[in-house]
Amino acid sequence: MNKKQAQRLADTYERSRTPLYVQVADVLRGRIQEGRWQAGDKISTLEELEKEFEVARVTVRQAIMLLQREGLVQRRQGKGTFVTGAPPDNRWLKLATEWNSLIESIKDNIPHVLPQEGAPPKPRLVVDDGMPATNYAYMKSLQTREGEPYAFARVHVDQAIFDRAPKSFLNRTALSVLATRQDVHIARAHQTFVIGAADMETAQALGLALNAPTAEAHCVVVDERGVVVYVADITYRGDCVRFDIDLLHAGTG
Amino acid sequence: MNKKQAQRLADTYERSRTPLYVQVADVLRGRIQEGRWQAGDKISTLEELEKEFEVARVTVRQAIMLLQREGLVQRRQGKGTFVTGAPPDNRWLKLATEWNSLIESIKDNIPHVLPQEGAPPKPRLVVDDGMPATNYAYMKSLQTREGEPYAFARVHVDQAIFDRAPKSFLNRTALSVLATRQDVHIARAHQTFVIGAADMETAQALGLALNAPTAEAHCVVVDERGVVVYVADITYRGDCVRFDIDLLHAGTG
DNA sequence: CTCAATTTGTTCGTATGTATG
DNA sequence: ACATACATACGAACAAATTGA
Repeated sequence: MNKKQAQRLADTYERSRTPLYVQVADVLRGRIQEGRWQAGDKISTLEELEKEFEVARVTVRQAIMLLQREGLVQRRQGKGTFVTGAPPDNRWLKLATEWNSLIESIKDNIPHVLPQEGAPPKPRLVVDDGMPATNYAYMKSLQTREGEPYAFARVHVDQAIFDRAPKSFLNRTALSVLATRQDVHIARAHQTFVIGAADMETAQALGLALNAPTAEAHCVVVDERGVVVYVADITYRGDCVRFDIDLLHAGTG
Repeated sequence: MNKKQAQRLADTYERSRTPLYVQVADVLRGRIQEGRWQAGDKISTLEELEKEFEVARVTVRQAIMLLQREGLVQRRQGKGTFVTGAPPDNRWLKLATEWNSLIESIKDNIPHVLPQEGAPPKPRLVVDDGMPATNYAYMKSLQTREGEPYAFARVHVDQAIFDRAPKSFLNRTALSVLATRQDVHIARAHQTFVIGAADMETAQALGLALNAPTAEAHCVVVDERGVVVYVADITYRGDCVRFDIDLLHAGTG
């Protein structure tokens, strides 16, 4: 049984190249997070952990020191290592799966517009999406909460529409501006999400590690003429988002 | 500008502890994946990459060697490094956001049941979910595609219901069995998704690196008595899933 | 109070991996 | 290819604090 587990850790090490002590810390942190070890509990001894993960004592200690610096555990010589608290669950951002709730959730958001250097990229479109507009206005912006950025948006808006209210589009989220304008009639709106990894620009913008997990939204809005009036790529921190889906009454959440 | 970027990479290095050459390789792989460098293209020279990432030449070479071993690039002395192919996009699994499409998508799936050692865990429930059943049958299983596992399910089914057709529940996905049984009347079904990281058991089951990004589904089904008859925690490989959401006609996709 | 068992803390030497110039 | 520095990981031994017999 232990042999198996040893091989596991070696395998996963080969697959990730993450230092062993970081991996061990991640596993232990997970056990605290899921409540298997509660505040006040004594966690396994160094010796047990050594055997479980088949790593050296020093490696286990490095892992536990990481957790200690995070304030999750406290170590006491001769007694053991004790859980002092659980990492907070930060999945506060419920991603919307329906138009009205989406607009509702972003209507008061204030985007922090970032400067765009160089030529703006073309919007990522597939033929299915609709007819591209002749020109697009391009904006990069951050969404923040309590000063902390959590989403990085790259938005294309039909230039003709943008020019009618440029200030609105810079002060509010572009989508909520579109939704409230009488001169735009939205016929289709489609969104996809995938799990991605932070590239350099995103990592810098959101204060994440390069390659940290993200949720990548790709949103396309088409008006009644069949013209794509809005294309957005929005990258969310992976550790703050969640989907809540009512399977039987979808569209109300 | 370069100074900024240098600091960026140092920052992200501090945040992740992933070796620099792996991070550089990740960025370059990303550029190939998103099509910025297409098959046949010559990528930046070592010198350009050195300057861009502010790392030593050897570090860049280590990164490119990784990509070469993956079959993404080919190096030719005196000429440069050329893209030979893009990593395939594997987001083939469209996660359902509505009951009928969910059942449709899993009705022909065959779960590979895994042995359960030790006492089965209690289902993770919050008071809101409903009244727990007196007993639950517990099953762990893998979903595979072309022999490769992509999802790891831990399922609780009301023991009373399970006992009426134990074989069905082991040969087919529990949810589709529930959906087709006349003696079960489903009143509510709720699902949440978060982005998680593979723990040891999951990494082993899905052949992932420890801590690799995953999509974690938590699904709760309640019958007309208000009893929770089904609770599932399903962990998907993060690199194969996607959500497709029609915002204006939610519930049809 | 002493002794032994348990548990974390510390140190050494060695080997390998990572990164620089 | 080389010299250098630092991080990671191992195994083993020993030290120090705690507990209970």
